[in-house]
Amino acid sequence: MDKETKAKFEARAKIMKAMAHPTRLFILDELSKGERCVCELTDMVGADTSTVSKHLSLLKGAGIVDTDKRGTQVYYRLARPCVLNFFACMEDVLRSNIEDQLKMLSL
Amino acid sequence: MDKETKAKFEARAKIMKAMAHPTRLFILDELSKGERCVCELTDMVGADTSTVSKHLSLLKGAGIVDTDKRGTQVYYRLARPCVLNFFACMEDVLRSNIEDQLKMLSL
DNA sequence: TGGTTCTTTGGTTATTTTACCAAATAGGAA
DNA sequence: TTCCTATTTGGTAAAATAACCAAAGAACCA
Repeated sequence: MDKETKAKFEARAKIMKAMAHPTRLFILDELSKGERCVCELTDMVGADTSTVSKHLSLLKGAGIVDTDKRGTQVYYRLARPCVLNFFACMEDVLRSNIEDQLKMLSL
Repeated sequence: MDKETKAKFEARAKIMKAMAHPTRLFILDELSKGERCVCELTDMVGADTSTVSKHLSLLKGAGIVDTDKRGTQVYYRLARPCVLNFFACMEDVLRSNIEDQLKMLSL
């Protein structure tokens, strides 16, 4: 894998990594319904505010979400809604994994 | 986030994590062209065989790829081609990140 | 059987990620 | 200004990842 190719896939991996965490997937799912402020997301996630804030800045750093500061609150929203397409595929993978497990059992 | 919701997003995160590595994205891209044995992928990636083998077993554990053993070689192929859809979205995110950077410069 | 190649597994170390706490910053409101 | 709430940042410890080497397994061939 040459340098250029490596850089190309590293850039893509950064985006995938930004999504590859249960809390961050939950946040993206929530943002698919509309913008949310950090405090709302913090309540829903049930973790420390600083933890949620760091998850959000990771998503922002990857270019997946955008922010809008209104007063003292910061609202986050999806910048690239295409990431929601990932969910359908994840369901597909999970479904087929379960099917495989069922096949194993009936052997 | 209740227990059930957490489990749901953890299962999805496992799939995303399995993809969230430059080498594994490269492998998926290569497998999109057809099946490949471990040795072929090892040559292309340029890492230790054991390293590549571990990347592959992670992908397999997530249900993203399948294997076919023929003689002494193990061929890997995509089990769920829908993961290829992710690439288009990653390009989209990267493109828009670059646009944002350009905007910054002309301010 | 012994030797060779392909692949996986175990072990170790270095790096990265994550969570929380504490403290800093920012914007309003009193 | 001072207080209060919302958010981010810095620091630290624990856990997860990743790379390589060495060794074990598997399948083939001589």
